[in-house]
Amino acid sequence: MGRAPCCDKANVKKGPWSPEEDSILMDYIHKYGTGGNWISLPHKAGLKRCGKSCRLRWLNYLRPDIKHGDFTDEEDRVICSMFATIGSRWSIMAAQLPGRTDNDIKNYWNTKLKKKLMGLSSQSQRKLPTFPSYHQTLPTSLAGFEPFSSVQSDILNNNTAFLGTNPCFNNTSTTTESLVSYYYPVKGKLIMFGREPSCSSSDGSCSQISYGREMKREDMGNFQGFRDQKFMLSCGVTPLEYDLEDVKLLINSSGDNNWCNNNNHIFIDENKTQEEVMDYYY
DNA sequence: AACCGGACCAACCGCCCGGTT
DNA sequence: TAACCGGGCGGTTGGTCCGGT
Repeated sequence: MGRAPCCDKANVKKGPWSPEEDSILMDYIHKYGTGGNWISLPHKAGLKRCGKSCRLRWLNYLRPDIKHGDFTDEEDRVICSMFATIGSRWSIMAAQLPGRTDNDIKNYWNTKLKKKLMGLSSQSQRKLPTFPSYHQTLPTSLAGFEPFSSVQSDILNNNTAFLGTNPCFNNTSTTTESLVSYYYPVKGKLIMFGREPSCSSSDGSCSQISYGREMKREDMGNFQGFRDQKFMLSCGVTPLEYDLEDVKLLINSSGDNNWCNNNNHIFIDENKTQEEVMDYYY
C-alpha cells in the first residue's frame, strides 16, 4: 500500500512564497510556535500550503537566526573538511555552522565549492595505482585503528573537535587534499575508503556501518554495471582514479595483508558518481 | 535590444526513520 | 506486530538573474 500524501495536493498552493504568506507564517509561529505539528499548522494559520512547505520556508528562510550572505573562508574550510569526512550530510554540516541551513550549504556546495575544488583537482597529477605501494601507504597505526577512531563519533555527536584530529585535515586552508583524502578507521575494525558512512548507533561507537550495496568478492564478475565507471580512492593524501579492473585487483589483493580478515566484503554505492565510491572492509 | 546559456537558489519530491496507535 | 503518520533529510527541479554575444 502506498503512503498517504501529507496533504491534499489539489488544494495547496505551490511555488514561491509571497511576502503576505511569509508574514502570516511568521506571525503565527511567533504567537503559537509550531506546536510540534507542521501538518496542521497551515490550516490553523490560514495558509493554503502543505505543512512540509511551511516547515521548509521557516527553517530555510524565515527563522530569525538565519545568516544570509556569502560564506566565509572559514565556513568553506569547515564544509570541505566535513564533506571529506561525512559526505553529503548537509544537516550535520549545518549544525556546525550557526545560521546556515542544510539547503544553503547544499546549494553552496553544488554551485560553487564543488566546482572550485574540482578545478583544483583537475590540475593535480594522477597516477595509475600500483597496489603493493598502495598497501605501504597505509599508516602503520591502522593496525589497531584506534588513533582515529574518535573522528566519526565526534562528527556524529556534533563535536567540532574532529577538525584537526584527523590527519587528513591538518592543512589549514581549503584545498583539494582536504576534500579527497579520506579513509575512516573506526571502531569495529572497519576501514572505509570514500565517504558517507552511516552508523546504526547514535553515539557513533558503532560496530557495524552499513551503506550501499553489499558485494562479495565472488560477485566481482558481476561488475558489469561499473565497467565504465571511475573510482576515486585515497589512503593518505593523494586521491587516485581507479578503473573497474583496478578495483577488482585491489579487492582481490586485500585479503593478502594482515589488516583485512577473511570474509571481506566490499560495499559499492551504486548511486554515486566517479568521485564517490566507498568500500568497506571488515 | 534581443537572445542565449550558465549560475544560482528556493522549493518540491520521495524516501527513510522513529513514534504512535 | 503491523500499519499509519509526521518529521527530517538529501536529491532534484524549475524559475529567475545575469553576463556575454
